[in-house]
Amino acid sequence: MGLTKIDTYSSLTLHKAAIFKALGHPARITILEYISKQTTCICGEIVAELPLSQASISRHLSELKAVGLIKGTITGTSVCYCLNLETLPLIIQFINQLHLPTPQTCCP
Amino acid sequence: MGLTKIDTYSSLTLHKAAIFKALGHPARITILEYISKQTTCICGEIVAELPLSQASISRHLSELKAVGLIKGTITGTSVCYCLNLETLPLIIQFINQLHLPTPQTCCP
DNA sequence: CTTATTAATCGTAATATTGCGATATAAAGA
DNA sequence: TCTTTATATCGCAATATTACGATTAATAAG
Repeated sequence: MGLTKIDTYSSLTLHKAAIFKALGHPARITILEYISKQTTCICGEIVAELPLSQASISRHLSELKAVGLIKGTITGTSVCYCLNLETLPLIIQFINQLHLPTPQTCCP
Repeated sequence: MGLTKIDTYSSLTLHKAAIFKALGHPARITILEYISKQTTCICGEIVAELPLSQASISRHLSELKAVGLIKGTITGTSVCYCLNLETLPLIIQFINQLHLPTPQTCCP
């Protein structure tokens, strides 16, 4: 995150920012959409789907998992990932909470 | 964005990622919520509100403007910012488009 | 015209992210 | 047990982000 004055923000603000930051990379957007497209859960097929190394995919998956956007379940030697339903509503809530301007209240 | 293989993603995916990335910083979350809280539009009062320098605030504002999350209007020597209604729906759309798993379709 | 005022931009140092090869870990199968 | 398979983690190099002081640009006020 570069030189961020992290201690000056509320933990809620930091949490929201962390979720959005996790979504702020094309590989992670692609991974998330790929996971959601499958009716059954996914494991390392993502490595075959994206032009990234296994190490990089694993890193992206753990970032998505760290902020609670996906869940992973170990099944034998492979890991099954699926969307985590608990975190997505926070994003909707953030958007809905914003007080949208009308042409009258907005800038001249 | 580090070493990103930017040319391997669709422009739509890159666009979504850019919007989320702009939201992926606590200062920009704070700025966005502050702007939305005012009934009238805001200028450099944000500098007084956040513990960041004028240069840093200006940079954050231009990032939010670059992805279309806010609009700025020059009024004399100051600049009035307000939310841009056109970009927020893209975020809602991204979330809604995700096919959410049920306990049956998800991991064991 | 000169001086404030406001915001954007430049240059730079500190830090974070990204991606990969190599390696480690852990379960499954021979 | 030894090997295969699948995933995570480490270490590194390349690049991006963040923040700030200093400077610039542009309008307003005197």
